[in-house]
Amino acid sequence: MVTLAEVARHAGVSASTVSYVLSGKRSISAGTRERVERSIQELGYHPNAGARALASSKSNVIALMMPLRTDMYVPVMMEIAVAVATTARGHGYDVLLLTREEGPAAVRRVTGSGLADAMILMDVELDDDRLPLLREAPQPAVLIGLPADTAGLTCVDLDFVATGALCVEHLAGLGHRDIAVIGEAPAVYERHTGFAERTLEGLRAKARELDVRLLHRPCEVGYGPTATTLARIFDERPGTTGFVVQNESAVEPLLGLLRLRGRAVPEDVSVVAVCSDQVALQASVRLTSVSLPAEEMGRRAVARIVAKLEGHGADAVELLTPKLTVRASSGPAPD
Amino acid sequence: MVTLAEVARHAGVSASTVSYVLSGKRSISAGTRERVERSIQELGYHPNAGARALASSKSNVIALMMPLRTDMYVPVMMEIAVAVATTARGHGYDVLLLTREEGPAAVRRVTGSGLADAMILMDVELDDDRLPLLREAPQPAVLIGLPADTAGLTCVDLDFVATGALCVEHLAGLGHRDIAVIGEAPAVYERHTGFAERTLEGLRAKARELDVRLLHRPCEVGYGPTATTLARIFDERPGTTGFVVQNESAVEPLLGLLRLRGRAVPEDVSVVAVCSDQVALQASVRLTSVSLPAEEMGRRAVARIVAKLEGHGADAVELLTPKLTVRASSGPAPD
DNA sequence: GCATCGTGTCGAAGCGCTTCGAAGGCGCCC
DNA sequence: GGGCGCCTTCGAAGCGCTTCGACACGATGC
Repeated sequence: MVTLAEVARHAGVSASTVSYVLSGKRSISAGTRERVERSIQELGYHPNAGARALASSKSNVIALMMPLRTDMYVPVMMEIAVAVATTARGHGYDVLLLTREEGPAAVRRVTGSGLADAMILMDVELDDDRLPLLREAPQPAVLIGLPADTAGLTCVDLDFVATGALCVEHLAGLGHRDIAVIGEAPAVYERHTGFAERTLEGLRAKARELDVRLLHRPCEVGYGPTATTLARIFDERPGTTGFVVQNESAVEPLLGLLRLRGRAVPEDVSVVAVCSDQVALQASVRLTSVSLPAEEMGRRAVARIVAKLEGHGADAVELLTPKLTVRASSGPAPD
Repeated sequence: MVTLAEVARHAGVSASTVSYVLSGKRSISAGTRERVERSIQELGYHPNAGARALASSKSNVIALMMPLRTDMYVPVMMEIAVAVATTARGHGYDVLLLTREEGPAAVRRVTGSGLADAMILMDVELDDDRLPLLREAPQPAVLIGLPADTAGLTCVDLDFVATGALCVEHLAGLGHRDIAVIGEAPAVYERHTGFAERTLEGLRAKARELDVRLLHRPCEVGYGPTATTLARIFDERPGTTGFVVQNESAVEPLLGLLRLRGRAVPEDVSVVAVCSDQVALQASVRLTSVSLPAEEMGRRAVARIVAKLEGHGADAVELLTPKLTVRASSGPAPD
């Protein structure tokens, strides 16, 4: 391995000069700079990450804590991760992958060891067990999601309350009076995942306001469970004409099942999904949907982290405004 | 931040003693060990990662280079990542997430800077541009996937040639003479992704051997493209009774489309998929499938890397034997 | 009783980099 | 022409840890 010292010797300057060329923290004459840069090229020098971290107490790494569950739609998580990794790289940071399952221990490890300069946490629960540690950690953190108590935290999330309201508003506006919600898996509610509960809250509040009947049913991932859930819904409320699908993986099964029951979309039944645009466009019916801006959330989270690391940027809760796009799966309620 | 020196002072021993308690590399009397451990607890000490890396030239980090594409089924990638992260943690390693898109530059960065002790690469192309760097890197690497030339490399992958053969064999054994393959997106073939081409090779070889007609059609992700592909297939080969689905995301659309055309599965048409067991079980028909052992591949890759890092374990290509599970989507060909 | 050995502990020397204070050389002003 | 200040560069002191050689001490062998 080539070291700074070797580059310095090769270029005929001192080690500190090479360091300053690299960091740009002091002015270096054009001539010297060029000489040093040429030496770096010729020797194929790469600064040693460990040494750098030790000397500067900065690792240039951002930790990303990600859920590795399969009861929530994976591609969205993936898309966020992609955006985080790509954006972080653009700012000169690498990304350390932590599993949500490791819980607070991982937070302690990272904050204690200086492995990373900052953390981004996903899959936030309302009363998340990682929050206490986070609040007193020396490193900044950003949550993608919204816990119950956001004091002293920075969060980025879609406004899921507004999202729920938007869905009901759209369907009610089309004349639907009986709306069913195909929700997330029961386990998602049991652990009080913020986005699931908030969406429900928004749905219910708006339904009450517009005097629409709302039936919410959790739904496991898979065709079979979707079929069961749908059967129960039509059993309890045969007059249901509007569906809100919160669980992306239920979208295609639902459409297939409706076809099987002879219910045309959108003539007999309207469907609104909360999902990524990709899913909405690739489904068998082009879906009216509120899009899940996964990529944007990842980007914003990194932007906030970087701002904090650079000294500007205070704690804040940033809720993205949901946008509903009307496509081919929703229309006026039948008489 | 608490340092080693402070722990040493607190416990009334020298710094090196604390270090040896931590690493276990020299014997320490029970009494001293306990005293030191208590001090560590009380002070809440965590070794500094950078300092450790610098002194030992080991970072205890494994880099994982992952594709962030959306033209391949994402959950599988995710499942591999999960397995890698979890297994690595079990061995005391953290995982650094690199994007496939960064290409050779990322490899150079990691190997040059000592950011990671080893690398695991996914989404391997037959003539992958990262390989030359890898072969001369000081750090060990493991590929999940199989390039054309494996000299000097360690690879873990499903035996996709055998996988393809197995699918054809199963269908041919049931009497199907006209088999269609719903393949990956065209881009996947264009960049010569190993697994796609090898599967095809296996399919074709076995079809030739068993004198079965095989039609292969690439297929973009989504319901629409699947419909188009299916239409083309029935157009060109109306007598098709067997389907091999290589592209997991085409599974549910295909089943729906067949239903729509009035082709019963498995009475009129048999379907064999290459996919994770989860997908096979959650589909609207329980699928006969060759399972994609994502989790096992991740685990094995880490096992090999750790073995290499510990000194044992030579270069090798490890191909997992595919297993076909018969479920409800395949049956005897109609007369 | 002396040499021998092993066990447990310490001190010191780095690992490769950043960063601070200082110094050399130059032009410029009064 | 001496002093001042600026620009550029250097040297040295760490950052917190690992690791090697050395040392002290008690146990063992003859």
